[in-house]
Amino acid sequence: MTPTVTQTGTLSTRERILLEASRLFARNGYRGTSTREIAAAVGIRQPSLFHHFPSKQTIMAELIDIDHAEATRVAKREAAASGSPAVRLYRYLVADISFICRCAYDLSSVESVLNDSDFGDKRQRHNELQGARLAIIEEGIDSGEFVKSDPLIAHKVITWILRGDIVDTAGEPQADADDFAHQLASFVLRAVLADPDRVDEIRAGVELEMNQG
Amino acid sequence: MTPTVTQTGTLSTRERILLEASRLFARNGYRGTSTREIAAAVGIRQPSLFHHFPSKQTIMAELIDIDHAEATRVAKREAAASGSPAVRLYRYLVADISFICRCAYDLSSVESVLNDSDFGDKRQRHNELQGARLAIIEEGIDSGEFVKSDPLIAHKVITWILRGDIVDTAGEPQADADDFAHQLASFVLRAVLADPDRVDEIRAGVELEMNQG
DNA sequence: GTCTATAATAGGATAGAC
DNA sequence: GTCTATCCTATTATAGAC
Repeated sequence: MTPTVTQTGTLSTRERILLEASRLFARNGYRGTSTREIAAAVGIRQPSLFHHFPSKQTIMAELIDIDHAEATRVAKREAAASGSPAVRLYRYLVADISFICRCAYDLSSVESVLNDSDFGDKRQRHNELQGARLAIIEEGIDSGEFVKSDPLIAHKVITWILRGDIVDTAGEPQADADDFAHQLASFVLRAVLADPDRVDEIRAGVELEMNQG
Repeated sequence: MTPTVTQTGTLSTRERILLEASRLFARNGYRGTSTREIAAAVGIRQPSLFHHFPSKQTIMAELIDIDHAEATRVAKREAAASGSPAVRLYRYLVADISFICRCAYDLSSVESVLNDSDFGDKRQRHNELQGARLAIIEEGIDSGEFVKSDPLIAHKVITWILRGDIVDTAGEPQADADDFAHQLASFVLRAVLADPDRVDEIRAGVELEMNQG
C-alpha cells in the first residue's frame, strides 16, 4: 500500500526512491530534477536507482498512478453515493484533501507533467476525474441548491484549491489533517451554496457519517 | 513598459526572450528549460541570448521583478485606500487577477523559484506582499465584517486561487478578463463575508469606482 | 542490491568572425 | 545583433565487478 506520512520510518529502498523523487520533483520540477539528486537524497549512488526503476520516467509514472488510483476511488464512490450535490461535494473535498495531507509522497508535480508529451497517455484519466467534479457542480446549480453562476468558475477554484493544498501541505505531517480538510471544504461550500448558513449542518452530517463508517 | 497580451506583435528581441522564456519556464520549470529551447522559440541561436542577458538566471530574475513590481503597486495602493476590508479585498483581487490575465508574460514560474537558493534575495518582498494580504483578512474578521474563522484558511485559499489563475490563464488572451476577475473576487467574498448577500453591492460599488477612475 | 567506470548526449557560457 | 565553433560540466543510462 501507499505509505502515509506517519510510516516514513519503515520504507523499502524502492519506496524511499519514490518519496525523495516526489519531493525533488515538487521543488525543482520533473525535468529539473536529476537522477543524481534523487540518489543522493536516498543515500545511494546514481546507477543504483536503475536496479529499482528502468528509467527516471517510470518513477514519475508510478507517482502519477498512485495519485490517480486514489482520486478515481474517491470520485467513483461519490458518483454512486447518496445525498444532495452539496453533501457529495463536501464529502469529495474532505476525502481528497485528507488523502493529500496523509500521503507520504509529495504529489505536487503530477498535474504539471501531464502536459508533457512523455506522459500523454496518463492525461485521459485526469480529464475524466475533472469531468466528474464538474458534473456534481452542475447538478447543484441546476437543482437550485447552489447559487446561480458559471459552473466553470467554481470548478476552477476547486481545482486550484486542491492543487494549492497539494503543493503547500503535501508530504509534511499536518497537525490535524481532518480539521484542515473540513475547514477548506466549508470555505468552498459557503461560496457555492444558495443558502450559506447550511454549511454547518452539512459539515455536522458528514462528520457523523465518517465517525460511524 | 511591460507588454500586454494584445501587444505581442511589436516586441523587441529582448522582450520576446522574456515572453518565450516565461512560457517555457511555466511549462517545464526554470531548471527544466534549456537556453537552447528558449532561443529556438525566439527564432535565434543559443549564444545570441547572451547578448541580451548575461545568464539564464538574469532572465528569470527580470520576470520576478516584473511580477513583484505590479503586485507591490497594487498592495500599497490598497493599504492606503479607503473603504472596509471587504471592499479593499475585492479591489485587490480584481486588480491582481486582471493584471495576471492581461500581462503578456506567463508569470506562473515566479512563485515556485522563490524557494530556490539562486533567488533567495527576491523572497523577502514576496513575504511582505503575503503579509499585506493577511492583514486585510484579519482586519475583516476582527471588525465582524467577515465570518469568524481561521484567517490563515482564507489567506491560503486566496493565495491558491491567484496561483491557479496565473498558471491556467496567464499568457493567453482572455475573452473578458475583467468579468472573469469580478467573478473570482465575488466567489472569494461570498465565502468570507459574514453576510454573503452583500457581494453584489460590493461588486457594483467597485465597478462604479473603476468606470469613474 | 550496491558499487565503480564509462559511454553518449545535452547543458550553460565564451571567443571571435561577420 | 546574430552567427559558428568550442569549452567544460552535467545528464541519463549501461556494463560488469563484488
